[in-house]
Amino acid sequence: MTLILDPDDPAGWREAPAAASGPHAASDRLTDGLNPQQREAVEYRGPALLIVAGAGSGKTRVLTHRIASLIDRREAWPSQILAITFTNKAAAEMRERVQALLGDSASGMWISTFHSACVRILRREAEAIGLSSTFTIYDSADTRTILKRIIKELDADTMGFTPAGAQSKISKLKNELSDVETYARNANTNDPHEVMFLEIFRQYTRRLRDASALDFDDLIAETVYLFRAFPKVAALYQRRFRHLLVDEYQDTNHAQYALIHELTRPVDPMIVAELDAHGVLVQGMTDASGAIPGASLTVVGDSDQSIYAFRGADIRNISEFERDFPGAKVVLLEQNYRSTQNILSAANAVISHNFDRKDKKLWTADGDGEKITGYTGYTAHDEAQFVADEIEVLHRAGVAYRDIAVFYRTNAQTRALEEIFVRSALPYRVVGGTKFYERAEIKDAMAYLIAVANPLDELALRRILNTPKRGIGPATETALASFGEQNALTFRQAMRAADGLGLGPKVTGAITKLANVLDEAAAMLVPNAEAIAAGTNEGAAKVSDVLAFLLDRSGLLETLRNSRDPQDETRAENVEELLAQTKDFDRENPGATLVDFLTQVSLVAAADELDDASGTVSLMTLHTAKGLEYHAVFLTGIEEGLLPHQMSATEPGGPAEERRLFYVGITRARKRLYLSLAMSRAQFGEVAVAMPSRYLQEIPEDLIDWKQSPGMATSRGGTQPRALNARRGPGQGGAGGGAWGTRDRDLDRFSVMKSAAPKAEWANKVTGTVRDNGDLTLEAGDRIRHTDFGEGRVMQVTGEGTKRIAHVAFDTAGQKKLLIKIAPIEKL
DNA sequence: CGGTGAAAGTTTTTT
DNA sequence: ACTTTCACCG
Repeated sequence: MTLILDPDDPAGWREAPAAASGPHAASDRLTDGLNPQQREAVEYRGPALLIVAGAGSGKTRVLTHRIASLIDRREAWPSQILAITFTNKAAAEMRERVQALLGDSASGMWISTFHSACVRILRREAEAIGLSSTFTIYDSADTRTILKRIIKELDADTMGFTPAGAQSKISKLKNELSDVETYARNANTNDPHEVMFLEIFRQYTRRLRDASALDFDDLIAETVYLFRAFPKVAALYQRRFRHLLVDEYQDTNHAQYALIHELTRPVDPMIVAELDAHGVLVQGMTDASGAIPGASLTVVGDSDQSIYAFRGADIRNISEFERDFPGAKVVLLEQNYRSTQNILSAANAVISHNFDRKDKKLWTADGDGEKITGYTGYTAHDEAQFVADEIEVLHRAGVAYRDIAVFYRTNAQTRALEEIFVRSALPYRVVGGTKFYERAEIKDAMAYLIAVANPLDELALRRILNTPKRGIGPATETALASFGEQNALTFRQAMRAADGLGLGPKVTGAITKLANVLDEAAAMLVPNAEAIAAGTNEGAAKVSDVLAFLLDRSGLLETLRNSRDPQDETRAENVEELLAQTKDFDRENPGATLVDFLTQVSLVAAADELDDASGTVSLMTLHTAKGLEYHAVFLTGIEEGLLPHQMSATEPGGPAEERRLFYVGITRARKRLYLSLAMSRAQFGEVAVAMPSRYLQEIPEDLIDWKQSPGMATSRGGTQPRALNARRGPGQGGAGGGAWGTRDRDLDRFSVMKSAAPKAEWANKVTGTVRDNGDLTLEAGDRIRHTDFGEGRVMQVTGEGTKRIAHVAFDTAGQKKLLIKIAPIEKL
């Protein structure tokens, strides 16, 4: 019998399993079915490993098998593993897969995003850096609100400062690990603009500190500062995590890179001795010199999928990995197990136009598959109708809605898609976009919870001060703030002392009442004495009980329910939904605290809300789509100005990054890929002419089957199919001067067409029209007329009440499903 | 202090 | 086109 010590297992000692299921049998099980490169990536052992994993090359499989093999062969305890993923959902999935491979709970592993891991470390070590362990995490909107106030107070807007501008500059600096003081040292004090920015940055930093709050960028940067300033604290984590694995390494920024370096640093013999003296187990972990060697580092990434430069991601982190970590092993995964060869060929062709990259070609052994389908609509609605129709065709052919996704470059593009999807009775879900937690009423309810959890958070307090309306206006708010300042009180303390402010009795009463409600809620959260001693949360009220109490006593829910604004009904429902979510949280996380709940909410990513079980089509941005895959993928709005986006044109490396975005989108598809665009697109209410994206020309002509090519769509009557990549004549074939010639020329062509074509020529375009049909009843056999599709016969009616759906065979437009309640139809 | 109407800005991607 | 913010009056 072998006993192996897990230094961080609370039980201390564990019995190692008998040899029968020991290392050898396990290693076979964990590498069976892997290709030689994948196997090498699982089995290599050394200080640094870079896995260059093309899209769909099985990198998640390699990562999970690598972790499982480390644990299974007794090379590491679960608690010695730190794996960083891009989303919480990916983390949960990875944990599940590792546990399935091990057939055992692998608790103690840290598998999380950079942000979650840092929050966990920071809450634990908060005191060291003078932060409350209940610190609030500010999102972009919170950050903007604060900057807006600062800019207004400093009159900085007259110098051209905007909250958004300052926000992005501060974020960039923090991602480069430059704090206010570092910035101040290098600032040019002769430049009034720079002096003003410094002042904004200073005040911003001070306000967050006063509120015991951190923004997203601080989470990473503060952890790095913590480790640098307190080597002994760092040593605890350096000693604990023996294996660090980082996914999506191409999208790490400088701060994250620095964090990885801190975590993989060896522990100096002197500090090892100190740890030993403090009873931290170091025995058997040191090398000959008495140091604990640095943790092994595995990074996985694909520079062709780097799409977060705007967030500070530095592609050099991956391209220069071998220089950063001399002696690093590099494994290349090029065989694709996801897509058909046609899809891969298109992806390869597009990405090969990015220069300055290592050549890498995805290939599959699974055959060409079907051609890519292309479509050019007249308008965004026309394009959306194409997408809806094709989804129905797929669905009738047996493809589940959940296996279909629609991608787009900007969130604004969802509008036309949603309008058509609703009308077509197509079940869909928008992933990300205006998130649930960003709704005003949810932020209000959350602010109550935050104010209870972190009494220092002035932003949350000010938010709820007059929500719901209780007669506390801006004047009173300012009075409270200055009263607090004069008497060295926090805003919350000032509220408690409102009696001495000499305000009107009504206002004073309202403030005192709110302060009491918050105090009472805070009291509910205190665990009982024994629990405090034991460090548990026993006796504290559940999150849902606290929220229910706050909603009731503040009157927030009641006000929404009694309002005569019809939208408030939905808002009340949303708040009730939040309450239901806290109940779920309490059930799923017994013993978890309010702060745990707030942390989880702060760090949910768009991709985290994906519900695999839902039978709906998923709509999302190309950024959100990273790391996902679907049977069928629709890439919409493949137009100049949208993809590549207008805003990227001036940024260095912009067009190349946009191309990678396109590449990411293409490679999400397993079997079917659809590319679509519109000839005109509404922006700011104005309709503008749109042009096919330059990236479309980069796909070999024979891979795309155009249902309606850009050439066909240019003239209404001219159905002359013109091949997309056809050369138009001599002198047009040069690099960059492809099928559409120069941009100006095309603009001319379109504008001529537009003025020459009267409105009637666009008659067949699909609009987003809806109408309220009341309780119009239809039955099979009825003939109807549709604004966009003309006349047709009802074949079948399904569904109930407002969700009744007519299945109609149109005389010319084909078969469609329509939501009877709102479709623009009339019975003939 | 709160409600109404005008005015302005909005749309690049996100933890 | 649509939402959010500002200015003024009751």
